[in-house]
Amino acid sequence: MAAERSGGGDPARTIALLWRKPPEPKPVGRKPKVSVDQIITAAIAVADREGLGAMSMARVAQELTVGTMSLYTHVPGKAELIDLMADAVLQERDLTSDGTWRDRIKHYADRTRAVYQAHPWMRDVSMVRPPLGPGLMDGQEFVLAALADAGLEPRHVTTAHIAVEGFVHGAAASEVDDQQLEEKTGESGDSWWGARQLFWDDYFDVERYPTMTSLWNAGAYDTGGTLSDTVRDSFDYGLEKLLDGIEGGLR
Amino acid sequence: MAAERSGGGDPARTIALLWRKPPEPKPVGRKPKVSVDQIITAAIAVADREGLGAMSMARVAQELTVGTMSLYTHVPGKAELIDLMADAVLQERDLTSDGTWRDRIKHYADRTRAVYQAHPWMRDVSMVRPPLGPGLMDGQEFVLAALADAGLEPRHVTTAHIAVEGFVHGAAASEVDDQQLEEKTGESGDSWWGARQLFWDDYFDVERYPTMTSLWNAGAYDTGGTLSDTVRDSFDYGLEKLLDGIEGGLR
DNA sequence: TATTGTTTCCGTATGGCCTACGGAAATGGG
DNA sequence: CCCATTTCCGTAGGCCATACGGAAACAATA
Repeated sequence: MAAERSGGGDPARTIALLWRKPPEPKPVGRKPKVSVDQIITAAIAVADREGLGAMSMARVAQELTVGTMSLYTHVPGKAELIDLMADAVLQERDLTSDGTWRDRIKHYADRTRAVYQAHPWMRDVSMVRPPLGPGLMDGQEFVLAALADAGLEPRHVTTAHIAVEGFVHGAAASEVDDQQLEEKTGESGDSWWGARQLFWDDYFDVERYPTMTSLWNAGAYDTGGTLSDTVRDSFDYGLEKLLDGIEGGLR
Repeated sequence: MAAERSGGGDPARTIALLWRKPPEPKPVGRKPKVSVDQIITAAIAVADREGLGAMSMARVAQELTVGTMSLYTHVPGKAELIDLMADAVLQERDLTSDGTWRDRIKHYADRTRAVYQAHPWMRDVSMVRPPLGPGLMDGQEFVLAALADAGLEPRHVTTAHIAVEGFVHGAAASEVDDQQLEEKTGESGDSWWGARQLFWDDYFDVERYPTMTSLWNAGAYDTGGTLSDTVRDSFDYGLEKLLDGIEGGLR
């Protein structure tokens, strides 16, 4: 299921961690073997390599050659750790403001897509109650600024913002799903579809699905490229059309 | 993480189950206590009430007052059961073909949204390697037919199809995330944001986020409605603009 | 009725997960 | 040296999927 995220924990503690508010100095007491940043880095490394499902507290502790329970001294729990991981990778986008508002939104989409590519486990992190850290906030500011520059009314800026964010994150997530499955199952998307050839042979009903049949006969599915290419092209097309629509609403 | 789905299992077995190919009659042997349909129904009931995370084989078996391992006689494993659940709820859409192509796409979006509302765990089911059952296939045919009627070239129909499907499923998933979290954590979205008021008080940097600040001052965030309303309006807007863009590309 | 072949039912066991609890170990100051 | 403080971490409880193999139910046959 979607990985649970900062649920019961104290919001103030989580937000302080997200913004790396330094804890008041501790002059006495045992020296820490690990830092919050080390934990986040190790957790991201594990999730990158083995998926979010494999990112257990025990596994991260092992990575740092530390006892499992030591992590809980630095991080409230697994849900909060995932928040920290997500905000950290969103910061990698490093957004630069050049060009028209459309260029900037496409830049945002590309950078966000790159984050998902590099960290496929982001697919499993819900962005509905997002980690309110710098990575997320900087991205929001960037998109809002672009939309405001486009000339939308303030009220429409916020509406369009949610639509664009939804499209971008959704597209990036879908695109990455395939790779994630590939890593987990060791089977590529193309091979997966190949193994289901028997569906088309034995179950596909030409009369029930006339449009699919005629599209097939018209060669609409002879793309030449891989599945991933097709999906990426489709999302580029979709974003373009969404921006066309937003732009058209201005006139 | 995203719930794993039909991975290693025999595709032929899964597809036969999806299309309810009746097993050859077994004249002899012990009578089954449960059927595949009963298992699917019980699993959906559990997931509806308690989330996909709580939908364990043991929990479903308990629901049916049957031993856990009995389920494995009828269903290859948990991944395949999730495929069967997903296709079953997609069949609930019951799509009717009236109106313009735009009306039909919006109808599709509404019905799909309703499925996610009724079965929030769908958020966690990846649609990249979808269950090739009647629920999914009927939906695809429906959208493809609408786009073909719009007058798109065959090659553009398939591209637009992926974009629209991505938007609709992505939007429905986002929209539902909130409710899912609400059930799981017992905290509403509005209350969640309220508990993070301290973020705006203590961490929000007006100079770093000028656009957000000015939008706030312009009253763009005084929506009046609940969070869910805002999100739904945004996705209606986004779909409308996406269709505008697709339509505009025809001229 | 007793036997046999077939099918379903399901108890057990393995190896994983998160994290509450509380004691052990380390550290700097008096 | 002692002690307050802080971090480290072993244990334990209660979840999960599913491989394995024997027990139980049933129809046909003898």
